[in-house]
Amino acid sequence: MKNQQVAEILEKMADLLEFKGEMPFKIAAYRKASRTINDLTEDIEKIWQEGRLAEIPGVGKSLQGKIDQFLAEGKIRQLDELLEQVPRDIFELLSIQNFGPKSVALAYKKLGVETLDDLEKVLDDGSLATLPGMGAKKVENIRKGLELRKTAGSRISIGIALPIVEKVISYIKEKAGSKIGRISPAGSVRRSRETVHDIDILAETDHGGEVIEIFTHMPRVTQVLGAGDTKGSVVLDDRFQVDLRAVKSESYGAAQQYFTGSKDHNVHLREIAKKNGYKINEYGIYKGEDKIGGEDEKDIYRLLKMSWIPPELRENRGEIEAALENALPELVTVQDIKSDLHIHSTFSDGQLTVEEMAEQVRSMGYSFMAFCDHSKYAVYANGLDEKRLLQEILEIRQLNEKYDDFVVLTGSEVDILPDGSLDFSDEILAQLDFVVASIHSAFKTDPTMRTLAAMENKYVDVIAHPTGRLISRREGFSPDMDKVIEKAAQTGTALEVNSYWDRLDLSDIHVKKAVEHGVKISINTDSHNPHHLSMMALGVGNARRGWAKKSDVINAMTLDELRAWQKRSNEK
DNA sequence: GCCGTTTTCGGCCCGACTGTTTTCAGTCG
Repeated sequence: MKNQQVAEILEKMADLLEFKGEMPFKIAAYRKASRTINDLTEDIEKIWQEGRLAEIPGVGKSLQGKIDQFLAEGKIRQLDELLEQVPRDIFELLSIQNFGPKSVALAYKKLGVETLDDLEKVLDDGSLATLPGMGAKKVENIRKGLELRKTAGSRISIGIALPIVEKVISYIKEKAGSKIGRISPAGSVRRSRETVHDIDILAETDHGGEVIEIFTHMPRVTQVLGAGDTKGSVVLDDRFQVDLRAVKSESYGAAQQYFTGSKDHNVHLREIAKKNGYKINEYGIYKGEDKIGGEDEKDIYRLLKMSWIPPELRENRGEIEAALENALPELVTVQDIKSDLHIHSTFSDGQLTVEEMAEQVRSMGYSFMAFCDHSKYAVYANGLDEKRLLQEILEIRQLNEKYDDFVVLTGSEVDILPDGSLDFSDEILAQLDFVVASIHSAFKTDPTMRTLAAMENKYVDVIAHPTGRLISRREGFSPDMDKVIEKAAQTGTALEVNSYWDRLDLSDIHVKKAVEHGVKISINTDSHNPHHLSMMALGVGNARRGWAKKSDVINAMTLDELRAWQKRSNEK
């Protein structure tokens, strides 16, 4: 899949054109096409080979030509030409807050600023401040932007962001008391994106200035980027940017809609509003001069004659069209989840014994679970050989006698070996209630073939963390997901959404593609200690972003339904 | 650069904030 590469290249071209001062709408066209291609569930190379590039919304004659060039020759001539006319570190420079394309161009032209080091120099020696339009404050803001980039450059994982959101909200609630009403996350946190750039929080209040004051004086604030009556912006621990917006009750819903985004979703929504004689902004929805809604977010969608759209879907990936036809999927919810089917114990590398961990899982309110400890090939994870696996089975059977409201399934996270075979024989696997299979080694040794081979086994219920990515650390082993999904559909194997914050594997796009092909999803926490169990919400958020319905998710099944679904049940 | 049940040309979402401005450009979300 070269979708991401094509998207990145178009985004880069947009940056370069912006630097060169091209028409804003032209630049927007590149960015829009970039995002559309990044979000496609179909392989762009396949679309290209079949001559269907023109079918991609936002891709016209000119962009078709460029994409064609990239896929045929591996590069775009115009991009190479553009790169010769700009500062060496153009993309890094443009990523600095308060240092936009006009300022970068000015610094480049007048002072020869090509790199981040160059920028630091002209900040320090005062030469940047001598340029036209560069006053002391502006220069200072650029310096702040540069510093922020050093410490807070990369995106924040959702699993890191959510606890911060909770802490900030409870702090403000405590200090502001009755001065605030509703308060909630907005932005990409509310949309449950796997990583976020900054953290947006919205508060309902008539005392904006005071609430912002409380916010900017929180503990752990290391920098105040801005503070007014409606907006405050701070950096926590030199790392996390958090924005708080304070709005009045009558606009809370409109502000929630507006600040939740995504930008593309909002743009499309406002286009539709405009066509129908409405106007939407962060204060409300208007018909002519009259404000006709905005206190509740649902007002806006209702007045535009569409269903309310869950935040996780708001990426302009077809959700608005679906909402207009009242055809949005009924997304899986945390309440639908009846089991966690990938849990570790001290038999392999978990921190609690089978009994202790089972108690913790039971306290989550589920009706059943499966222990899937590592198999012997995973030596580093204290993987079980056949003998110890049989011990674990025995221990779980004894444990089950204690419960009448909870069932513990025996299972394994069996390694898919470099040759595509499994780490346990069928005779062993047949004794287990549930099997997840996964790759933990030799990432470069044909991961696609190995995954496909594993799915052919009738005892393999789920492929765990199918791409092996770690969001903050590595890309994963990039199996051909088209083939994996096809085989999963054909064999009736489920694909996992691993809920651990650094995995979230499958990604949202892959989930969407899988459910489009009728593949079942298994949302598991892969918990190694009780703290991991609450990450189920992240996995469910990711599945929702992939348009997964309750009926797509095997963890929403009852135990009887799960047993009926398993491949081994269908063999006579 | 894209797009069209008003248009093949002339539109393209909307607003806030900041700073350096004498009426507005740049940046951001």
